[in-house]
Amino acid sequence: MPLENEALKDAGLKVTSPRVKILRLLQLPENQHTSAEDLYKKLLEQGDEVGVATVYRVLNQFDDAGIVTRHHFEGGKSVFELANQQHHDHLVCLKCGEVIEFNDDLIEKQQKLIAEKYGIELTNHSLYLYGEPVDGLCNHKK
Amino acid sequence: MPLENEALKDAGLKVTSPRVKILRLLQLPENQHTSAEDLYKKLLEQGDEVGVATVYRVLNQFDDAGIVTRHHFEGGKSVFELANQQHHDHLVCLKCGEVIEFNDDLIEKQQKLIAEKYGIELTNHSLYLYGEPVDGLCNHKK
DNA sequence: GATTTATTTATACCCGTTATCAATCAAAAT
DNA sequence: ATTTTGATTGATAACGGGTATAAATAAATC
Ligand SMILES: [Zn+2]
Ligand SMILES: [Zn+2]
Ligand SMILES: [Zn+2]
Ligand SMILES: [Zn+2]
Repeated sequence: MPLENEALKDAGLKVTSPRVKILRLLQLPENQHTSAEDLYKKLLEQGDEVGVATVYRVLNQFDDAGIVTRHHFEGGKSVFELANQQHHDHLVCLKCGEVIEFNDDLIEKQQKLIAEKYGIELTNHSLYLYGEPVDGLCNHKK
Repeated sequence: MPLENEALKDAGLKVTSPRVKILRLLQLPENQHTSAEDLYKKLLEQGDEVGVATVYRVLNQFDDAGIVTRHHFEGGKSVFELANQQHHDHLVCLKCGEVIEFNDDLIEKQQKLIAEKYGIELTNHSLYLYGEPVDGLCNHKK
């Protein structure tokens, strides 16, 4: 049995065609940080007829089930990525749009300390860094 | 001449009644982190007839001029605060909605280091911490 | 196989925000 | 001070991301 089906069942979701297809798309590296609308378009491109409402609904279910993480980059629309990976935050290049993932233990620890200081137990956080390449060349891309 | 007028002129904006009124509202401590809609309601409450489109437009102009900072807390709508204050980030209590401001030099420094590492010069960043009071009581409120 | 329940889909709708454009205003020019 | 002129306003229509509805379909249970 494919691993997608396992993930869905573990989350208490029935194995349906739209869910499997969306989950498969999310697993492609090129679809890290993808919006609902983009996923919808990709489904159409590859010939899969899924209603747009279903894409939004399924992504919400995935979010509730902890299968994906929702992000709010600047620009209004939500973007999603699979949650089964090490926690990381995001550095966005304003010139080319590339999203660089990073993880900094010091920052993470410091966040907990700050919350503690105010008697708050952290449930989640979002940290987005925005900037432009120092040489204007986006040479941070490989 | 009132200080609001100076701030507007310095920003290259004509001194008009809606702009002055919105700027005055933003200066009240109770209106830190307020949405366009909330500001619109407060204007109506105090008897000032300003169109809702004007509120959104003026806030965008203030943002462009660096008079206010725009934030995207969870919930979809933008919230604004005056920009003429020390940089800080935000800790939001998910129980009562209170917004606590904090500033952590270590985190700020670490962010610059991370960006540098990837050849990016930081233009801005957003850090939001979300959590619930450890004792369930929101006793972090005074 | 019949019944029940969950899921999908098209579509209408919602909400925050923006675009339009005629009317009005602020301030520069006279 | 009056005129001029470009900026600003505000009612309203429109927009985009996202959700609610409800009829149709599919999956699970009996
Ligand atoms: Zn983090
Ligand atoms: Zn990521
Ligand atoms: Zn900061
Ligand atoms: Zn603040």
